[in-house]
Amino acid sequence: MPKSKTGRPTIVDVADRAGVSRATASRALSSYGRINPETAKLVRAAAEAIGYRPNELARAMRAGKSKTIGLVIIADFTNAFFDRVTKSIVDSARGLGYQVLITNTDEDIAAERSAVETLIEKQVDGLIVVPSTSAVHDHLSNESLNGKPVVLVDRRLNGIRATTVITEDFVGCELAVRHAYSLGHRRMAFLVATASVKGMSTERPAMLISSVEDRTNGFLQGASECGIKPKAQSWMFCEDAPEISEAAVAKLLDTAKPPTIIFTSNNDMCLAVLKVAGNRRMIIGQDLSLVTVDDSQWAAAMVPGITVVSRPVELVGRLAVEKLVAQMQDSTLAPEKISLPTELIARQSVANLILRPELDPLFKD
Amino acid sequence: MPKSKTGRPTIVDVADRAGVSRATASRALSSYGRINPETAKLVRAAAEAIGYRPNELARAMRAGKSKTIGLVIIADFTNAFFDRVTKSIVDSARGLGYQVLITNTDEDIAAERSAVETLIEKQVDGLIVVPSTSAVHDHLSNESLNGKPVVLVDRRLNGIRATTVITEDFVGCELAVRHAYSLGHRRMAFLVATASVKGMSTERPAMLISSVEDRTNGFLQGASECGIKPKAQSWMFCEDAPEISEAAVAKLLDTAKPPTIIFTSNNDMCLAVLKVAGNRRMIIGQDLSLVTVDDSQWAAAMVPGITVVSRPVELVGRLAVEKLVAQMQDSTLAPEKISLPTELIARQSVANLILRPELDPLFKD
DNA sequence: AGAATTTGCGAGAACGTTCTCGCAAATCTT
DNA sequence: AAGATTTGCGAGAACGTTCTCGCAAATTCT
Repeated sequence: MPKSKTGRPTIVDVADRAGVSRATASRALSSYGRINPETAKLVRAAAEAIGYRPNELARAMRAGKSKTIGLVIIADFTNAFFDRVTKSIVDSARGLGYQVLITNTDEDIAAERSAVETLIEKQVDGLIVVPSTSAVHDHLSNESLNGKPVVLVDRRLNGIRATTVITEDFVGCELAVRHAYSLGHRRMAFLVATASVKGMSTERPAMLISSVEDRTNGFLQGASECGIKPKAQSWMFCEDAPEISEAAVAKLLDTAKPPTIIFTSNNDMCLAVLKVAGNRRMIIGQDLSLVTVDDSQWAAAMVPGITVVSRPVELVGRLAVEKLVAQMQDSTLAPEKISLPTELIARQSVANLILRPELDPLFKD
Repeated sequence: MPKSKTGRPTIVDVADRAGVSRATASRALSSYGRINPETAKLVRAAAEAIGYRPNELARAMRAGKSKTIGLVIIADFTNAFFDRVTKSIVDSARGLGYQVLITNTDEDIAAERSAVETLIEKQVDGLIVVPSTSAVHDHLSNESLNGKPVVLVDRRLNGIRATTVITEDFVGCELAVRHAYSLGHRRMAFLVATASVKGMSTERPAMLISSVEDRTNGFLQGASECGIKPKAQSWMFCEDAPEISEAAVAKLLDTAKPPTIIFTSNNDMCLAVLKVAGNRRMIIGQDLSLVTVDDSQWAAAMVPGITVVSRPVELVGRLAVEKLVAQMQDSTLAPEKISLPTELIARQSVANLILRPELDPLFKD
């Protein structure tokens, strides 16, 4: 039995066994064109008999479509985003008949460049990208991608015509602050992770990833609406690294008028607060309150449960795939900017200072 | 300027522009065979000028190798395994010049079958599989894979000649029990997640995934070594679903002689314990002790920190890729069974009943 | 200087598909 | 019954590479 180079039987083997030509075999198996139902049956039997499986690479070559989506993502596994959105993307893609080629950038723009390059060389039909910086995006231009559609996820990029799926982090964070205010919190600290800062800084950097920017602005807006004066707000922007973020938390706590609550921009920062508070025997939800962005199993299961701004991560992934596939099928489709609602999930990590004002370390009666 | 079907310039375009033949252009760009250095320079310039990028699909076709690895995994994102091992695999593969096609099975054997099928059709050069069940594996036989190597990860499969990378869960769990014993724990409960059981059962099911089996046996061995009598052990095997596992925890706690400690087989079960304990206002590390398998950021940052059996997940991923690539390059290589050491990380979730015997609910003085 | 070797390059095949085209046989017209 | 149409199928090209082979020109040998 003649086999192909790769060891697998090819359509020629099927054709030979069925006593027909390559063309007829192909017609029978892919059911197109004119073919005698009898012959078709014969061919299918032959294919079955020798265990024929089509070579999708050859198909892709011929068709000019690989039925593959490239995913360029930040495999930052503490972030509770990567894993959920990846799963969602992989599953949704599969449902639409696409496979996913995944690459990781670790927030590095050079890695992102080369990842996009590689995926294009592998002839993916489209890309889903979580861009690592908003500063640079020439590698996502129409030509670099030679017309292949791209969907941006989690982060906006200015000056690029691409469908974007993000979440209403601004609203969520604004709401979070108002929630805390309604429970009596007046001195608030904000801990924001960003790659634009080396170490830590109390100054807001000029450039922030759009999602981080939205969160920052949301916090600010909420604070301003509640009439929290700037001097009652303490801000810290820092690198996303354990030692640094823990030091930043310490800085926030070690002041004459320490905050009653810390809002963190992501789960890494939240864990830093948890750790430092734990070391100092401070009880979350009592001695110190805490709100973060992104829900997770552990945030819900912990005691106290962490109050979070929850984002519809699975939906983000699904929509990204659906929009991408739609554009692959119709390249005239206009790009969309989609922003999905967030939700504040109140748990027990925010103390009620109205009912228990004595929890404020500055409380005197 | 003539462009290919896909819109990108092809090597023919490069050749035309450099005024040479396809063959020469190819030689110049891939640097093989005999070629005049001057011509090579010329060709490279031409390629640069028109922005030529090779079509890896065509290359793969020709070479019979796609430089792609297929990953079949359970995207169970609460398990702290999927995300870390995936990242490790993607990064390691990239380092060796391979891309990763990822598919998710959700522990479903039919999905696994079809995933393997699809990946083979996409002509991956090899597979990394986290098998969803140990009962079936004909889809991983040499013929189904038509000679493509496969590396099994996290779970053994009997009767299959494939390199396997697992961890010493047995030893880790045995150690965990001894650790608890040394801190005075005598009544122990074990909560094991398994798909072999509908709902929950105190009986050990006949068939367990190998890693779960190892953990179960490790717990048993530890208990037996410490002389913990069967009646002082309570066991619960249950489905990996929140409602069920939480009910299972409740069952374990609601007895005349409740355990002082619960050992859980994975993070989902751990979270269930956390949740139920929290609802009952039981404090982990005091009213109830807890040990689980698999470390995570949150287990470390929580108060109290959760004592865990830590597995070298990144190493698992890296070795899986390295072994797979080695076999792809030399198909005569014998399969290896690799078992990597685990480590017990003691934190504060296990109470010291020797120092504080009064923490045992059955303590009387 | 003539023979032997080396060098550089192009023609063409191959990888495994799909699809266009044409042709013969079968079927349908009137 | 003779033309018109339909049906079923095979030959061959194409997708974009790489690689074998042969051939002419350039170089080295004696």
